[in-house]
Amino acid sequence: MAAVAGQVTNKGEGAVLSDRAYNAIAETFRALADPTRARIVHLLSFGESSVNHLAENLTVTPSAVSHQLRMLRQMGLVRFRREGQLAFYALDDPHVAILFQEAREHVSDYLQEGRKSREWL
Amino acid sequence: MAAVAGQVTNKGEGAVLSDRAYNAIAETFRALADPTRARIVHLLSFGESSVNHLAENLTVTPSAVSHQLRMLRQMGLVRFRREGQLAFYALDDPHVAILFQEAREHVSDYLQEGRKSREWL
DNA sequence: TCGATATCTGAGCACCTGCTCAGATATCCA
DNA sequence: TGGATATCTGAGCAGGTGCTCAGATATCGA
Repeated sequence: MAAVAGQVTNKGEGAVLSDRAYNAIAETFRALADPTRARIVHLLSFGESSVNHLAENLTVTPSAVSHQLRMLRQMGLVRFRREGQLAFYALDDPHVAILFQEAREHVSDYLQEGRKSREWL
Repeated sequence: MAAVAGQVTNKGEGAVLSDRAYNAIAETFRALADPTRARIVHLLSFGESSVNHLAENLTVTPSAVSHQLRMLRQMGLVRFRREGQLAFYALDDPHVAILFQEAREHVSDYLQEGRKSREWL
């Protein structure tokens, strides 16, 4: 405890955001913080896709994909439309694809500094 | 199971990445997927800061901050230098600040669509 | 209507995460 | 050296996450 009890918090040192802002931002990152969801988002960046099509390409059960898609939907990253028996999902926000690409470049740069190999990019 | 057993995986449908690539990308997002770490990264985007200074501004114990900083360090998002008793941390990659800003804009756009208020931005 | 296919959903479980707590380590200064 | 301050670290715990499993729901075609 103790934790330097004085000095409550942010004064005028910049544009400190509210707790709700940081929570929402963290939640956005959390949506992409899982390999399966990252794969889903990357596939959807090429265009909309059905649940089974995603499951096939990801070698994951349709159930698991459906669970993850629900999460992405609740977080506002994807939208879906129904066409007969099929449910087509697509990215709902251009920022999502940008985020993915930016993270991909960060990883590329990071690995390029010689800490690991990068033959997979 | 079953999972549409046929059709192994990615054919030529685009630039599908390797498992290691998706894991690394997801790990990058995971680094920012926590409100405390998001706050830390945002504060560091204004310049380097000591552990206690971060702890004061975040109203979190120095111990918790130190744990999170170690994680961010291991993930290659921050670097640090020691000056006497103090350890100053700073962002180690321009992509990190860009990622944060992009997520902030996504959240802003998302909330602007009327699903929630956004008086905190 | 019936069977086949596609998707969704809740329960349960193994694993992971972030925090606190207690103590270790490191640096400065008297 | 000894005390004060700053930071680090491992153990442990409460809560969260992603998957599987079983079953429900929905749509199409015969």
